[in-house]
Amino acid sequence: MDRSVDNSVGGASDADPSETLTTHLTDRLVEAIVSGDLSSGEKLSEPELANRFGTSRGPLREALQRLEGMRLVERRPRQGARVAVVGLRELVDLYAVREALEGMACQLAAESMDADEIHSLRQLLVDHERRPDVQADLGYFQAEALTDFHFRVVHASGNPELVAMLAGQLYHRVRLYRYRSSQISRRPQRALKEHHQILDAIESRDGELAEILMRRHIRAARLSIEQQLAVDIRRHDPA
Amino acid sequence: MDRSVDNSVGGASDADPSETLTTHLTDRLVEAIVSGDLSSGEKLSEPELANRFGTSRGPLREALQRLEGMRLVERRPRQGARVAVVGLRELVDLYAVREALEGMACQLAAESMDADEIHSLRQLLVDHERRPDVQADLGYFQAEALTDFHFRVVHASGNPELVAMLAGQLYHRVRLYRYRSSQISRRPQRALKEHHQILDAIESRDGELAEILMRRHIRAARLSIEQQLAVDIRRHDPA
DNA sequence: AGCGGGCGATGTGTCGACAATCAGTGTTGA
DNA sequence: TCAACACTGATTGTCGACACATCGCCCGCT
Repeated sequence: MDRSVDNSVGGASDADPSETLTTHLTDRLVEAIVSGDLSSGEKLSEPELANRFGTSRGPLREALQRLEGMRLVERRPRQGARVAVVGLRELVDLYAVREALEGMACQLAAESMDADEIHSLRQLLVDHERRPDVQADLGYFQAEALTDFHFRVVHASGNPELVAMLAGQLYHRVRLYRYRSSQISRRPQRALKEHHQILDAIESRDGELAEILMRRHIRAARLSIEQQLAVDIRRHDPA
Repeated sequence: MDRSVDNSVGGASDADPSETLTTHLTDRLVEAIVSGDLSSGEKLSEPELANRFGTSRGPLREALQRLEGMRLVERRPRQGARVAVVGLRELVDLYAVREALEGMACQLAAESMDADEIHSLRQLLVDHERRPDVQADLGYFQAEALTDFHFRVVHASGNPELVAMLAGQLYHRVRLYRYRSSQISRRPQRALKEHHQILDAIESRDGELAEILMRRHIRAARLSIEQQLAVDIRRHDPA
């Protein structure tokens, strides 16, 4: 359990001028958290983590502050830091915000996305179609692939503030959800088809339609989550 | 210039268990930044600030990390931290996001705001009407009063993720805008009237109308900003 | 046997110090 | 006179150490 792997951050070539220990630690911790290596609600011991990553507590605490800003960890004054818990309830709220924000992003993208980027995105979707898990309609390949599409649309909105909100906060928090019991938003073929439709709308510069389609796309996922939430409540909260 | 006022954070009674130096420093810095005491783009020297607030650099650096998370300061690896610059261009983007988010908040608030809160909010608006600057239709009393209304509506949405996004990030950044030249969104009487209309819609549980009114309210401000931006560009960028 | 109080150990909050880097300045050469 | 260079001073990034609070455990009391 005490596998203090020597991760002296250096790796290959030391002294990367564009990176500091704090940023490195932040990335590492984010990965460890969303990958489940540090499970939800787990207490984070500063000495242990510092040892694990081969640094002192200084940079680690700074990274923790940043993680708290991303709302991936919660800190209580003299009680330490814990990995944030994102359950179905939080996920519903998150998706509601996503719907509003990505709907807007989609409209903007329809106005300002250039042809090359549209083509590139289309290619991305075609690649996704070929993936075996999609072919089998198996569900959750989302984390990487689905987010990719959304991320690039958001980027194409040309609104840096919007990008910062989504990519700097919301997406991280969404990824924190540990899919327990039955999975959310399965049927990737359906989702992929919707992605194509959204891109079609963007390609024909129909911002209004693009927004409507994106909102419907996300709302479908949210409703699926809400349904799952209702089931869970009925199970754990037998009135 | 080197007025190192002794601000040993304590003030009156020391040792507040719910607060740590870092949180205290964060609040102080936020206030100093939005009040213009630390002007936009200014370089922030860690030793100087630490001295000014009577702490060491440790907590200060943690506070800076948090400020960076709020996007109130920008840090470059070995170059130090600077107060972020929010100009008209950024403000336009910010208001676009605001429109989407607060529109959504308004719709939710119409569904879930309880009668007491509605009454309390109405009273707030009545109080605002009596203020001398509003009576004279002078403009910018926004920072405190206008934000108050919006903040409470957002809170009433009952979506903590949404509240965190707006109150934890966007509002701070909006407040960072230093109103230069002519002011934005003047005519507080007009704004106040719109606030009343929005609250009316919420009171009659008409979420759809409430959202439309809120969006229009914010969009009006954004268009005013865009107009100002066009003027500025024409002035500084004589094609 | 159950519960409250005291005690030890771990952990958090904070500080001062050191090395590496960067900005600014003065100097030297063409 | 201008440009490139080296030097110096200050600043940033990082580390180890100390005081105090908190958590867990053991003991005594009811």
